[in-house]
Amino acid sequence: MIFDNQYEQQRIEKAEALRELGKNPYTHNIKKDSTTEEFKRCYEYVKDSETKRDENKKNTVVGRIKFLRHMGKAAFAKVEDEKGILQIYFSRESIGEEWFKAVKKLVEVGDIISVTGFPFVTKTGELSLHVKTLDIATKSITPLPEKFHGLTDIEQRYRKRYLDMIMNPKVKETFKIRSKIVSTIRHFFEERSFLEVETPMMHPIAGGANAKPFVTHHNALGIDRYLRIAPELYLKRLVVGGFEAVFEINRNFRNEGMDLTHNPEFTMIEFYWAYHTYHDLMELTEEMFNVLLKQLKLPAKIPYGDIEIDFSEKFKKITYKDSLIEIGNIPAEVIETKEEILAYLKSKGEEANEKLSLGKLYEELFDLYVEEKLINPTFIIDYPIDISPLARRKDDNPDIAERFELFMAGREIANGFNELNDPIDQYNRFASQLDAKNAGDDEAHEMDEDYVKALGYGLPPTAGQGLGIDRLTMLLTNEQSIRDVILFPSMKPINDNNEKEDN
RNA sequence: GUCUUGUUAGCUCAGCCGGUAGAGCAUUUCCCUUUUAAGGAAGUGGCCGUUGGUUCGAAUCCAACACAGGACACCA
Repeated sequence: MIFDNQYEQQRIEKAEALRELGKNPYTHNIKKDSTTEEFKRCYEYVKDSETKRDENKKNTVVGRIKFLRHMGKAAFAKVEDEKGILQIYFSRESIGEEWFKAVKKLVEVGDIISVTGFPFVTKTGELSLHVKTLDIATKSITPLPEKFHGLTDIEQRYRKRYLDMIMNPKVKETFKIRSKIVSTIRHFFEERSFLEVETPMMHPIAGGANAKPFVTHHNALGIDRYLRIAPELYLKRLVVGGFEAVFEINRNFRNEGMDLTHNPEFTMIEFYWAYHTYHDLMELTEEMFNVLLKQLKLPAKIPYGDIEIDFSEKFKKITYKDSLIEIGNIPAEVIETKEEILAYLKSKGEEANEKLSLGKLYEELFDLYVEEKLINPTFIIDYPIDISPLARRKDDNPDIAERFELFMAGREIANGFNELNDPIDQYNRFASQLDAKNAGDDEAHEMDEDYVKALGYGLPPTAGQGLGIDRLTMLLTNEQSIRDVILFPSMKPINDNNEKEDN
């Protein structure tokens, strides 16, 4: 039996006793005409009235009992619904002696009840509902965690998010904000004539990013498919087809480690804008942040952990190379040659792989000395081409990609660039990735001939960008763990009986 | 994947110089008609994560495993 705990058994018996009294513990005939919030707002005036009550009013509020205090022939309870929590008062007189006795035995914390009555203010000044009728809406079989400490076990909070929501109302706020962020972004792009599209989740070739994919299997076709690691190559096919501004907000899947900022499935928005440049993307991104802060009613300086992110000024822009010097404090002469960089890294006690290209060494330096210092919104622009396989080269410098990343709170939050639309160049870059793969680099990008063929028909000059919704939500809700902004984060399954390995 | 810390009642935790398990809340019974973690009285409730080892004896010491938190690695 799944509910074999003694407390659950007691509660099942109480549900049965309610049935015997003609009260269905799982009824559906429940209607409410007021939320706890509306009730408190509408009857605020009762506090200032002579009698501290208004018996002419009548409302029905439905919610879960979070606190219950019986005092002989009367009781107080707190009933919580989606909007808040309201104190109710009922007594032997108000709901009848027989039913009061039954309620005392059979209704408890965790149950969902419907109460109808009038507003009044208690001796201690709390606006409450004076119950005239009380009905059980749903009998809760499993007891709630303790009322004072609540549920603090992080593992339980993630595994039983519903319980986390019941016990920690702030959690619901975080996910409401997340929802608001998504809808704000969606409207932001729709208003600017971007078309929202949905592209495949199951890819024959996992492309658009360097990451290990999940593999799944199509039985009818007898072939493996990859859960997508990025929608990029499909969205650009659509631009070839004639959609000049498209976006997709959806899940990506990467078969990699999990930590504070990585969940195997995560949400990104990617958008592609024909006849625009990466400078236009940066403008658009900054505008989007302004709209987000406004919609979420956030101040220009938002706290994040023990730091503060300042949105009050125009986002800073600095080239990748300059950031190494100015922010990373690396001597300008060091970054000119591989040898100097390797020597510099060694002098700092860092391990450095001598086979790395200059661009990859820049990346090492950037990750070590620059990234964590980028607290306020900063665009890093003009990336080394060899760490930007899908981005267009600068006309006046083929070693530099027309690309930017946006950083804040020491983290990368968005990545955008002018799209490579020369099909021959793209083919060759895939080919060299393929060589790298054959040489043992399992992160190298796959050859996607169909995508190259699409480019063959002509991708208009296009700029495209990706932005992680989960990490954005972390920043805007001041959460340190990605698991606190994902309703059901990935968890390992529990095997209770700890089966022996077959050896 | 590596290192590290944790796992004891429904929940939050104590016990860890090895001697056979404790508190608060919840729950059960009783008292209490304006309480705010309500109060008073008396009870019930434990495969001490799992499996093995050391020992006369293990929640406690050791090992492996499972799950979780943190750090690192991988990774945008």
